[in-house]
Amino acid sequence: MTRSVREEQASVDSEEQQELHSPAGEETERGGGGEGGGEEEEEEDHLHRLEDDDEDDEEEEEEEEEEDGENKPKRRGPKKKKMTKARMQRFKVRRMKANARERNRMHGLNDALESLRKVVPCYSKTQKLSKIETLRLAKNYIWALGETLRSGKAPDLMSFVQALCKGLSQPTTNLVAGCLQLNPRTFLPEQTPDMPAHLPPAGTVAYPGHFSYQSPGLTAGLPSPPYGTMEPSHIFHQVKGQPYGPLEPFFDGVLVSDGPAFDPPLSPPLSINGNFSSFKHEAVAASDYDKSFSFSVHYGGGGTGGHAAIYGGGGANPRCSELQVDGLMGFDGHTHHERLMNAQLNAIFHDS
DNA sequence: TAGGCCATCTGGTCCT
DNA sequence: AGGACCAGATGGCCTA
Repeated sequence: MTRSVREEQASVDSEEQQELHSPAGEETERGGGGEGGGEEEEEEDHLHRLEDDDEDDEEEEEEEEEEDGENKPKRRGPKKKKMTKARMQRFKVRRMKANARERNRMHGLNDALESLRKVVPCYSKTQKLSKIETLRLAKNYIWALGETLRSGKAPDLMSFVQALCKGLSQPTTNLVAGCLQLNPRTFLPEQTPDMPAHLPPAGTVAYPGHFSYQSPGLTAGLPSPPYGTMEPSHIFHQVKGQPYGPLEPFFDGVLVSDGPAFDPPLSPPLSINGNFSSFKHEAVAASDYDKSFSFSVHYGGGGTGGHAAIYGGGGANPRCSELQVDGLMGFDGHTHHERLMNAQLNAIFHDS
């Protein structure tokens, strides 16, 4: 079950819920469902009608409030006006307007959050990060990028992922790891005897180790849920004509094919260059990638396609529990996109 | 079934 | 007065 589907359902549900809870719910006219301007227009019309009715009833309004009697102490402050029919109508209108504004406000907030999801690592249309996880990941991402800029060195992949995953939930950690084709065992602090702690290679940035997330599932060998995969555009971000970023040297050796055009990226690459990365535009034969790059990223395949299983399988197979940054991997069956992604990752995380 | 996540409603507060 | 913002409450859906 994907979150997007759930959201659609929630949208429908919330419409029904609104009808139930709205003070003027029984009077609210709503279409068959679905969001759109038409529905909002209907609501507007309804509000206007209520306002008109309100004005018609103005004469009935009473300003004086009846005394509660001798039993209750007199209240200070402005007297509470009696809820006449007209006043009730005004109240309903006000509430409906406020509700509509609040809905719009929250929609705007959600839109902004969706935008954030797209510029944060591991964006997936099918496996959306929750709001809180999106914010956490964004914070970590910014922090990691900042650390990289401060140090001016290529980051160690492991440390980078650790930084990204700090404080994230297990599923999100899985997601991030899956996006980078890592086994969380390799970068989570929970070390096993046959799983030595990762040491960043010389010349790379090791983020301060404060990764605190402890996942019981890591040792329990939980099955790999259908966590999302990284969009190709997320890793590879081809921005023609943009000036190179401050870390341009990382891409000095990276050549980009002028093959089929890429779809507009939904999010920037998961790279220390992030939004300011760029590539040179010279073409290179695809076969050259096969010889040159050693980092392999599988994406879009889910749990069964490549060795994308994050939990479970890795423990049984030592090969799967190791980060294969330096291990040569074949590109048989890989798409052009994959090769380019591999190229970028190699450029980022290889010793330069 | 509990817990997580979500959208919405609602009343309070602050600001213009 | 009205709008923006906030936080609590509520109820629905989904998953483990």
